[in-house]
Amino acid sequence: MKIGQVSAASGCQIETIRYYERIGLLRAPSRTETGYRHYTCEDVDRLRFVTRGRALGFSLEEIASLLRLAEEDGLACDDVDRIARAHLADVERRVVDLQRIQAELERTITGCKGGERAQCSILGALRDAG
Amino acid sequence: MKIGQVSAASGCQIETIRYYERIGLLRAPSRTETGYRHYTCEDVDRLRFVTRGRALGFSLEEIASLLRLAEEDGLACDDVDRIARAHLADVERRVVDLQRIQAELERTITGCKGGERAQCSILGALRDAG
DNA sequence: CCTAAAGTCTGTAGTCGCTACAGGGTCAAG
DNA sequence: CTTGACCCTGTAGCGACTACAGACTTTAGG
Repeated sequence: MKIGQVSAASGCQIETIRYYERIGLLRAPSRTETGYRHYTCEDVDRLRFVTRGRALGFSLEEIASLLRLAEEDGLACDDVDRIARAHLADVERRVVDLQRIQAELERTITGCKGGERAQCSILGALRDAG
Repeated sequence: MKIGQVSAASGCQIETIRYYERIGLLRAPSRTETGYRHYTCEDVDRLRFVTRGRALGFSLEEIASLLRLAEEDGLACDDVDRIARAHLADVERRVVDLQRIQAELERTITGCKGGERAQCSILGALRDAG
């Protein structure tokens, strides 16, 4: 499989695949005589593992850990669990933060009745510490 | 006021203040004879406007627009409202995305009973497209 | 008055996760 | 045999900082 086909099969852009290889997240595939990358099904699986992890918001570093754990034999999944829980806690924090921002924006926008700048509550909210 | 005091007063790091100046978000302050930056209260207000905007998740570009609008005279605040609403829509999208991720992580973690890797539902969820 | 520490300066490079080139080589179809 | 699609490497850019190095200035204490 050439990189373009892998890209189509995974939904991951060609440059991104090469980037993952460059940073050592994906191992370098074999090459054709003329230097084209040649991928196996396992390579594609690994890439899909990565893209799926990204969709769940894991960092590439976390994914690298998970990949290593996934490819070791017969080890306890406590480490996997720990990574996932830490990540979940992080996601929860971000949700709360964003919701706070959301509420504050809604409140501020509602206060804005249009018209002159002097009455604009959005600019007011930004000017006054809150 | 020197930059360190501005930093303390605003909670914004010194390097960040200089960065904002470098990218043209904050105008360059006057200098002492020996080249130290010298800030006025208005400069500090502007910086607080920026940090407050950042806390609400506005991009620096959005904040630059808001700053311009805030400092023009007697203009309608429709533009301000438009920027804030667009930003709110963006925040809402991100909340939904993160909540989806959160739910999926919770589901996946709950499925993990510890023990051997072969039964680990987290790795399974990452391996299988979902 | 001298010294040491703390503060400030510029400029550059690093972070993360890509993305977008430039400038070349290779392959498949007509 | 040419055209166009594909692939290669290497580098630079994004946003929003952060972290130095290496030099200078100010301030406080002895």
